[in-house]
Amino acid sequence: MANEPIKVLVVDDEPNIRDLLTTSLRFNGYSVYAVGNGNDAVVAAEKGKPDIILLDVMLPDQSGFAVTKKLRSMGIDVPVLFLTARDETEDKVTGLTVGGDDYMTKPFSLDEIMARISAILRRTQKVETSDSVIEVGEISMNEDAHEVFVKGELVEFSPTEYKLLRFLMSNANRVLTKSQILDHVWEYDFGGEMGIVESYVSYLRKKLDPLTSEPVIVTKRGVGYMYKSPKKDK
Amino acid sequence: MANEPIKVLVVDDEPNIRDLLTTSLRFNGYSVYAVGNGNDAVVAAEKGKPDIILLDVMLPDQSGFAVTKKLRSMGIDVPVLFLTARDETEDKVTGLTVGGDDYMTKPFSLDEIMARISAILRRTQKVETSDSVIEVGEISMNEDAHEVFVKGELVEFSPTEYKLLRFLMSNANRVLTKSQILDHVWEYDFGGEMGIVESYVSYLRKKLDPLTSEPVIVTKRGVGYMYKSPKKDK
DNA sequence: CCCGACTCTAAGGCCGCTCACAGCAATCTC
DNA sequence: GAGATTGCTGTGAGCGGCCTTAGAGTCGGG
Repeated sequence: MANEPIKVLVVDDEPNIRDLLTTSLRFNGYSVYAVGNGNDAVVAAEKGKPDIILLDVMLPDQSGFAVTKKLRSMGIDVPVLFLTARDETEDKVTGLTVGGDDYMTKPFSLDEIMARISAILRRTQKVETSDSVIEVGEISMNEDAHEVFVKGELVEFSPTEYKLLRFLMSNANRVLTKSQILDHVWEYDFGGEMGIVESYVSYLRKKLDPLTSEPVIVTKRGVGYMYKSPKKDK
Repeated sequence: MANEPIKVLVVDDEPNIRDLLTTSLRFNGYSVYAVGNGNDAVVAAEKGKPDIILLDVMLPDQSGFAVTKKLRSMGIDVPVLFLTARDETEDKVTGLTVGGDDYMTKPFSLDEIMARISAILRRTQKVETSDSVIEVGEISMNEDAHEVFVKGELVEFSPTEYKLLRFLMSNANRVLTKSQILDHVWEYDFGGEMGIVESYVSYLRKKLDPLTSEPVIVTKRGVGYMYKSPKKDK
């Protein structure tokens, strides 16, 4: 697949977030290195030549914006995905989505952040083909338009439903536990119970099953859920 | 697409503006280099042979006009898009647009400046065909005449409405967040809230929906807005 | 100097979304 | 087969995103 692993630089002063991101990114096949402040970020970006930077806006020594500015003035124009607290006024965010850059508010969901990273890399053509369309079995999902087609028919989903379906589809034919789903689809500080996953699986099935020739989401009792496609494995 | 990328020279002494333009232009596929004063501009224009120059009128060492004059006397007649502060009397600028040149007042909106650049390149035939008419679905937009036709019928729009519609149309079938819209359609120093996007979408819909067979601007709740054309995907 | 066009804000109201809960269904254990 | 466990789904409350509209403020033209 990737003969040269894609390099990600994570910049956040909260160790928890840093670990969360680092672990998750590594698991997704990225080469990751993380630092905790702006100065280290500049040095690391210069030496490491990352393909993308996840950059917290609030850093102990300087703002993420300042870091970006410094990098750009050094001729390093790697795309940046900014991380901002939700309550930091949204108008501060103005101007961030100008280039290939994007931003996410904390707390985020892991699946969402992975999707954004893919989107940015796709747009900046760092990664070759990977289309913005996920297609598994009878269902296809257009990431640009946020639209889902079942056998060519458009189906509407709420944001959470959409994220859940995306996560299931991108892990097709692999059982996912409710905990995994909760960790990836919901925000990382979500306090609720796993019953919510059952509810949303139910919502999905109600919309999908009438249209597919056979149920696409199967329950592995005592284990979790799996998106099943008739596609031959191996 | 472009085997020879179009080269843009950016001349502005404010680093913020320079970064903003550089980033945005690069993202739009231009090859960009930027300098901060008039002397460097002359040198860079001579050596780099840009296809267009974005030139601030107020520079630390000399005026943008002087730079242009110098270039023209050297036989370099690359088109120039001047950038002037709004309060600098407009009559100073009069007469600038005689050639292929044009000017914009600061603060500008990114979408607007990209449109102007396209227009200039189109006129000076640096770029082959790219028509001045955007046509998506039942709506067509003539950039030269600033006219919008819905099913052949002319519809009037205010400047902001027009820019918003243009941005939506040129990103048809792709969801745009309110932040993206704000960053591209409104002036870069706009301090207001994103509610204004909602208002203007409402204005557009009020004018468009009675004329189209189905709503053209769809809301993706929790995500953003999308201009939808019935064009077949795939 | 008044009028109209335009931009932007703010407020009210609607409605979809999220989530918890509770009762029912399916499945497992013994 | 009975009880226990796990999963499914309908109901509904609360919230927050979104839409619309009225109105203040600005600018330019007649």
